[in-house]
This record gives sequence, C-alpha cells and structure tokens, in this order.
Amino acid sequence: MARANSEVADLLQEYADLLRISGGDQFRARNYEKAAKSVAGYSGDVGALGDADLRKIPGVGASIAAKIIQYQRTGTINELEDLRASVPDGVRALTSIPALGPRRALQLYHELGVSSIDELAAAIEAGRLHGLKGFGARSAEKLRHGIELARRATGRTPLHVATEVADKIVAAVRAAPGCQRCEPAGSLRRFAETVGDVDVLAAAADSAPLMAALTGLPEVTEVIVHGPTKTSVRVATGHPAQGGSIQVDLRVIRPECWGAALQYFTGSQAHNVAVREIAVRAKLKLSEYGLFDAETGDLIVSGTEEEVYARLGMAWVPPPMREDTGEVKAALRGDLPVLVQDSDIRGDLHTHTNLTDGVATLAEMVAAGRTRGYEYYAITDHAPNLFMQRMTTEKMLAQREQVRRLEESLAADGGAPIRLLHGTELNIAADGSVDWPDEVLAGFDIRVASVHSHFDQPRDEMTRRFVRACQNPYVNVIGHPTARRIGRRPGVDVDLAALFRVCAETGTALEINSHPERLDLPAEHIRAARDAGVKFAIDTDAHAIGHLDFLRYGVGTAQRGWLTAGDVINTWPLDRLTAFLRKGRP
DNA sequence: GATGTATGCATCGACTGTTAGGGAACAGT
Repeated sequence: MARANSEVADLLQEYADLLRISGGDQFRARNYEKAAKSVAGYSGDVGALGDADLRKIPGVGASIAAKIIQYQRTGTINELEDLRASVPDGVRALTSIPALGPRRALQLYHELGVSSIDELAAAIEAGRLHGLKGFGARSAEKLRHGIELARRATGRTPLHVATEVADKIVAAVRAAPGCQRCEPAGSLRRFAETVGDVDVLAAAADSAPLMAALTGLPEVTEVIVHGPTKTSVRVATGHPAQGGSIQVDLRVIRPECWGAALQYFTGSQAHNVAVREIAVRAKLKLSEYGLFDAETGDLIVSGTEEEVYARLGMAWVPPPMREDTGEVKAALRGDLPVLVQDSDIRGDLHTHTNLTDGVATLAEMVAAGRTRGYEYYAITDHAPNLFMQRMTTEKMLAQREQVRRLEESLAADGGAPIRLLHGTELNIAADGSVDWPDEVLAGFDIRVASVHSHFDQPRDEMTRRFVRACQNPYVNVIGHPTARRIGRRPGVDVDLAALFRVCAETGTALEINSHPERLDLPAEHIRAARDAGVKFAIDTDAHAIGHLDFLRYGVGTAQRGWLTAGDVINTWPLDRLTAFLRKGRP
C-alpha cells in the first residue's frame, strides 16, 4: 500500500469528521468519507497521479483532486488546516467514545470547554455534566464506561479468536431447552478480518433458557445487559486485544422472523442500506421483523433469507460478499459468481515442518493433510537465506528423499492416495533474487517465494523486487504478498497494479495466506488482482497440525474477493496444477 | 462535494430501539 494513499485517506477522513463536528453539510462530509475509503483501497499511488487520473478514482472529483494535488506539493491541505483551527483535535477524539457523537462532542466543547478525553473524564467526576441539556445521570454513567473501553481497547479481536468464542456459545445455546435455531451473524459470518463484537442469533418461543445458557457459561466475566430479546456479556478470550475479552450479543427472536432477522444481523450496514433501498423503491419496507407492504403494513415474507431476497428480485447473497461493493446489483441481475468453497480445495501448497520453524514432523503434517482428504500436499520449508532457520542444501535434499519414501509407504498402506509435492518457501531478497541457483530450484515440485525482511523499502524498489521474483521462471507462488500482520505491522509499499500485471504475464500465483493474523493478500485487493488475470493459491502456511484448519479463513477471504474455484490453482486436478507450475518451461 | 445528465440542478444511506425529555442524537446491523 502506497504511503501517500493511507496518508491522503487519513486526511480526507479527518476532514469529513471535522465537517460533521462543526455542523457542516452532511452530504459533503459523507463524500469526503467515501473518497477516503476509495483512496485507501486504490491499487496505484495517489501521490504520483495528476488531476485527470485522480478524478477516475470513484468519489474523487475536481475539488478533492485539487486537495490531493495540494497534498502532493505541500504535504497538507489548507481547508483542513482551517477546520483544525476551529475544532481542537481532542474534540474529534471525543467522538471515538461510544455514546458520544459529533453533535454532543461539540456541545461539550462549547458549553464546558472540554477538548480531550481526559478533560471529559475529569468533568464527569466533578459532576459538571449535571444539568447540561441532553446529559442525564444515565448518559454520564455510559460515558464513564465508554471512556474506560476507549482507553483499554488496543484493537479489534482477530477472526479466529472470535470464531472460537462464537462456536462455544452457539453450542451452549443450541443445547438449551426450546432452542429451534442458533447461528453466528454479524462480521463473523461475513469473514471480516477482525471482529468488534460477536453477534449470535437464536430462535425460540421462550428466550429465558437460551439467555440463561449464555450467562451461565464459565467464560462469561461480566453481564452487561440482560433482557428478554437481547443479552450482552463479556467473554474472556485469553487474547491480549481488548483486555483479553470480547463482547457477545445474543439476540433471541421468534422463529417466524428468522430469515429477516438473520439478514439484518449479518449486515454489513452498507449492504443492509442498499437492500432496503431496493425495498423502498418497490413500495416495501424491510426490517429485522420481515418484509412488509409499505402502505398496508402487511407482512409479506420473513421466514428465510432466500425468501426475503427473492421477493426483492434478488438472488441470495453469500454473507462474505455483503459489503455493498456491487453485490446488490449483481444479485438483481442474477449473475453473482459461484464462490469457491472449502470443499473445492484439493491440497495445501504452503506448509512447514520441524525441519525449520514448524512444530510437527513431516509424517505428522502429511497425515493431518491426508485426514483432511487432500489429493496433494506440498511441504515448503524455509530456505537457507532466512539464516535463523539454519537450512542447508544437504538438509533440503535429505528431506526430499524422506518425502519420496513417505509417499511410497502411504501408497502401500491401503489408505487414500495422496501426492506429495516437495517444495520450498524462498526468501525474496532486497534486490528480488532468491536463495538457490536455477539448477537447485529446478529440483523442486513447487516454489513459494516471500518477503521476510527489508519491509521498509521505497515503493519503486519494492515493486522492482517483486517484479524480478515473479520473472524468475521457477517462482510459482508469491507468499503472503503484502507481508502485513493484522493489527501489528502494515503491508509493504508496493505498486499492486504492477505486481498483478507481472503475475498474470508470468503465470505466478498470488497466495491468499489463511493465517488469521495475515489474511494476505487482503480481501480488498483480490478482485483487482483477479480482474488483471491473476490466479491464486489459498494456503495455510501451517507451522503446526492445528494450523491446517485455518483454511476456512483463507477461503472466506477469497469469497470476500468474489473468487470462483476456477481462479484458485489448488482446486485444480493435479495435472492441470503441475502444468501451471511449469510456467511455460519445457 | 460528486454524480448523472435536463451541462444547471436535483439527489445523495434504511430502519429500530434507547435515552432523555417532549423533537433529536446516537448506536446497531
């Protein structure tokens, strides 16, 4: 991601926030927000674009293009500086507190002179909010709690941590008397890369036993709200983010509302808004209780999601696609892609053993892959230039012998046949070269190549580095392409459009790394890559047997990128895969 | 402020529940 893109996106977002706080036109504010999002997700470098190219970015017109050009020249935007002068930065920070929006934050600043979170905390303790219009005893308490959360929260919860919590809770609620259905909803069901809170939906005539099943779980550390339709609790996760806990909302609805409620609670907000607009145009009204005739108020459908979408003239939309990025129109036209599924994956092409930094033996990893029903399985331990792994050519060759013998013994044991691919994970050096000379590289069945160092290279150097790696006739897959660690390390600064082009030209696949702390290539770049003609490998990069189960997150990420099985090389039969891996070599 | 298009101008993100307080902000998907 280009540094200029994230800087410009931040400035535009700040401008939108300050417009809202200062009471500016809400449509203008929303426009800046929209432009911020499309700049952040833009695959080129906005720091290098002229007026005409800038205006091709969705949501960027004459005025915002001029502001970006001013940023290119001076590093800042005059109008933003003016707004900053009229609204102290701390006031914007106030709106990060739950229960405090732009209007009331500005009110606090004007009437009490509060311009930071600390000052607000002091004002609450001193009772200065008492008698202030719109601030009662209850909201003072909510603000106090919100400030605590804002100070403690270090980030959102990783997808796998939230999924483990949700699985446990769904199992407990399903076992409660009278529970007819129970499913996770929200961002978890959409396979978002991080989760703010876990939403669980259940259907029952009497909600009490279900709510009791939740609040009685030993992992529950705090009951926040306990009512007949919604119960909110905090659950310990053992993960440092959010103080090692996550909020879980359980909603229990009447069974006949299931479809409308599941649709609503799955979101995203943007998708729901877009779908409800379709309803409005058809003189209908959609809510979590059902699809109704707008004039008479009569219920039309609510039982299943499929019925709700169908009555709006839409195909059922797979949850990972529900982000209002074109899926609504596609569902209306009836041409949603048939998304790749877990069951389409025939093998893992990026795994490690304890020969380098894995924790399980070759035999253990392969046995686990075989249990998953894989037709082929690649062992890709690290290469010598990742010095701390102490890999040598001798060790690598000995492992190759071991792989061949293991494959033979497995073929003889009467179990499911599995083809083992002996591979490696190469290091892409700063200049784009990789570990071994061609004659050694030629001996592998598959070669993944990844960036493990020099993350801070300037964009043009980084781009040249990737291009050279892709042009290597032996490099088959670029591993975790942006090298980001979610919540810990940003992705490298590379011209993604150029990377996608060279991948398509050279027959080099991009990995979708399934590790929940990577999810790399990120979903927001996958569609652009596919449109450029790139193929993908959905791999786990497993360093332990349990990591093979991370595949579901990689598949979910691919689904968020609208990929079909045809786009993914490890859904292909072995002969088609091996032809691809030759990269046109004889 | 951007967009689509009537190249000047209308249109732009739905709906519900809660709070606080009697109409509106805020949060949630």
